[in-house]
Amino acid sequence: MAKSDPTTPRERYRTQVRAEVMERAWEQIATAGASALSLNAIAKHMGMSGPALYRYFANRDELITELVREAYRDLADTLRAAAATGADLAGLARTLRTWALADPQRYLLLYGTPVPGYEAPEDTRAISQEIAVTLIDACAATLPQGAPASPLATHVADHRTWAAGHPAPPEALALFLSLWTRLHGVLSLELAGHFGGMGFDAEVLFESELATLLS
Amino acid sequence: MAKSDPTTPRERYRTQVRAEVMERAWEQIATAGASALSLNAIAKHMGMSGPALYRYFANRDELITELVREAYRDLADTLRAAAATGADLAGLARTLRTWALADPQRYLLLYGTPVPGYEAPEDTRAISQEIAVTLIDACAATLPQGAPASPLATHVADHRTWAAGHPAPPEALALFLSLWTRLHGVLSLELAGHFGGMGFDAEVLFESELATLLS
DNA sequence: TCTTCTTGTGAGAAGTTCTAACTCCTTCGC
DNA sequence: GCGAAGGAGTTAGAACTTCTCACAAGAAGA
Repeated sequence: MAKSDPTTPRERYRTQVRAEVMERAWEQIATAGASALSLNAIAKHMGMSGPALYRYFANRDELITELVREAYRDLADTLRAAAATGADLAGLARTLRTWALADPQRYLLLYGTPVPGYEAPEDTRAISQEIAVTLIDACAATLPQGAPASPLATHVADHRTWAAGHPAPPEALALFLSLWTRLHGVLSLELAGHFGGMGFDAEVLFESELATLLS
Repeated sequence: MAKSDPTTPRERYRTQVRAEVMERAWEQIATAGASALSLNAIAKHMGMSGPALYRYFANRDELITELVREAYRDLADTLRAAAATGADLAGLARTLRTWALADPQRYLLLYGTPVPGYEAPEDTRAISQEIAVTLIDACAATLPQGAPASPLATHVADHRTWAAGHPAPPEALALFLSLWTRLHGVLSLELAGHFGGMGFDAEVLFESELATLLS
């Protein structure tokens, strides 16, 4: 399996350095949050001096964008792998929770406080859409038969530009929206530490929200 | 109503400068996020030079803590005022949404991504608890009669150290936890812009979540 | 072999937080 | 009223940050 890739040694070196920079960046983010991420500190930690990193990332924002892309990619792959091995909607939800708890700051980098003016690049939005599709598929499969024609479903039926290419019925889309927001509600508060000191188990709340959603 | 307060002119001046600093800080936060808040820029904007602000706030963190306290205080007062004028649980929920939409970054400063090591000071946690009590009261009042003994309620019945002093039944506490996480789920994703471009109305989702919670 | 392209370097500008020393003015006690 | 004390503002400066630029050194291709 060697020598089959057409990359030059230089290109391999370049991608390897980029990977190491991103690894160090994840460590910094995990311990001090994304706002404390410092290109300079990463460079010194890697044994090279300051501006050298700008050969690999145009600026701090590009590094962060790359980290966001990597996180989205990883989450999308994790969910898809779970779905491929037969996980139902509840299984996907628990997979999401496990993924989030594994690195809270990584989850919050994707779904936490954004910078006001920030516009996500097109490809990361595509991956985000990929995640949505995986969940919508599971929603369509788990849909309870007695659909009570909720107001949300009728509204979504008329406003489904975001799922224009997906064959799922509006009830599945409505279920997806409820699922997404409820799971994110639990995870966001849990990861931010707002349940700390309250004494109850966030997992019970998570399972409760999940159960009421599937009944 | 003048001259009745025992404050010296100096104290009045001091509190007035602090208030103006915090006002400028809110402007910065609203337009560029909390991470872009700069004491230096605020000072220059106020016509005084850099380190002068350190007479009023020990450091950047203390200013942010003060902003957090003010935001919590404002939210608690807003909710209590709504409750006092007869708002039920749905009314309080909509009050919360209005408050959040009025200044997204303010809401996200309280409930968004935290700095990993940050510990909220005791008094802000007390105000946060005050908000919870207002909502729990409304939950207890709106409780549907047919309590189906949810697993969450039974768990909370055994783990209610956070509401030890409150007479609400565990079903009300369970309802509060569901309410809190669901409303936060919608608001957080909406304010972070994750619904942008999807084409549906977040308010419909908000009302849907609220309706399923009260049925 | 020679040229070109890439990588890393140090210098340095502009920004940040925050400390220290020094004025200046208000306030308080006598 | 007068002098001491304390608060508020100043500039200087250290230690950071991001990021640009000009230059040196190496690897890759002609």
